[in-house]
Amino acid sequence: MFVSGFRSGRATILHADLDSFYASVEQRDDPGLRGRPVIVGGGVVLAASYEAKAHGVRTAMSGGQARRLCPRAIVVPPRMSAYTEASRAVFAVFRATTPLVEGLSIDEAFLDVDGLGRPAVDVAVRLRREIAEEVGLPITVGVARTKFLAKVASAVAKPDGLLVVPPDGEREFLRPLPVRRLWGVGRVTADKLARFGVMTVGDVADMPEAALVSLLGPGAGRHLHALARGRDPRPVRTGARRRSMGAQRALGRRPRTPRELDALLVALVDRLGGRLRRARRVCRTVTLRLRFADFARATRSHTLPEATAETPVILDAARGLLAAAAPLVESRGLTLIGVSLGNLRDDRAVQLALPLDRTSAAGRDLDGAVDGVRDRFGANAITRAVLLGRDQGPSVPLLPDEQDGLD
DNA sequence: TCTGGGGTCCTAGGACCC
DNA sequence: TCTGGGGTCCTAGGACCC
Repeated sequence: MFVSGFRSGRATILHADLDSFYASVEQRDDPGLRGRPVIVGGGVVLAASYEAKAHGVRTAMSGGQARRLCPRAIVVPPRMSAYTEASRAVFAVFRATTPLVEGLSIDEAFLDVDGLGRPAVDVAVRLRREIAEEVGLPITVGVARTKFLAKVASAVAKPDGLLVVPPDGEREFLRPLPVRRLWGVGRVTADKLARFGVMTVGDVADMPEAALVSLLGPGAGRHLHALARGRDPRPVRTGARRRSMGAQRALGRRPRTPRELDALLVALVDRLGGRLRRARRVCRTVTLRLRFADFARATRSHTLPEATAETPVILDAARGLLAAAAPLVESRGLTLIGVSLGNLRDDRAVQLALPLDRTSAAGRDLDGAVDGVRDRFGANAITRAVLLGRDQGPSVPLLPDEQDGLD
């Protein structure tokens, strides 16, 4: 984990955010879609081009509603591999700009450009031009002193824009914004605040911290109080690792037999096991996610004694959780089933070869070695012990660090 | 508004340990 | 003996984000 150490007090953080990412990739790859309303996705809208957004189409909207709002829209199925590839190309441009890149999702990142010896605005202008020329996609960049301000700036500047918030203009920029712009304020929190007449970021900034804490809890209260006053000390950090990995399937209203559910579970776990192994990671916690006809959700989780990436072990755990939740499933009408793997760690196979003296108490030597490994790598470090005979040379493979910061 | 798929972080209670 | 304080881990739920 590397973080930018020096906070200059100048506007040197960039938030770069690709515009309507999936839809832009489709328009880039099919000239016939350019200038026309494009919707990516079928059942729900995964992305909408700005031509479609002009008609009120929004991400996560149901497909039917989107078509009513914009009957002329061209609906295309998602091509995830094309988006992944475009994302890689964009992140390559980010990393060529500065080593301090923190990816937030497939289509946005923070860049700390302090210490590059050039004004941040110049860096941002060039970054937008390079991504347009080299990848062929529009991107919006916000530039500010903190991550939060940079992110808000890019949101305000969309689409295909660039906005700098100078340190002495932060207050003026921030105060009139609706509370929903604050990072961490969604519908629930916004409603709660609205009941107290708190509508804008300025309103939040004027509240005593204690009042926010009593309303929202210590975590959210202190966080929002700081953001509303322009305080956000979080540095841009690279090398962050994924902490969980999941897969899910919406089921619709039709009831499913236990056999069908088991087959779905097998498919989900199989997919996840493959992803886990490709990322060279192991998991310890298996979580079953359920959603019911009334849209209520439930989770059931189980933590394994040892981390694993083996599909059968994960499947066993998932099946056990589903069996335990059977009464819930039968009575409430299941509409979604998902599996999420947590407690992820690197699958670094470290083999220690311990020469045993035939005349010594081999058992005691082994115990000592085992304790040594546990001390160094943690109580659950040992997942396999292999006894080798004479003349079988030891190998010490150490898996290299992954390149992809998001996986 | 009748709703997909992928994530993150926080809270809170209970078990368990020193 | 009925009793303090602190820490970690596990489970479940919830809010939020793209």
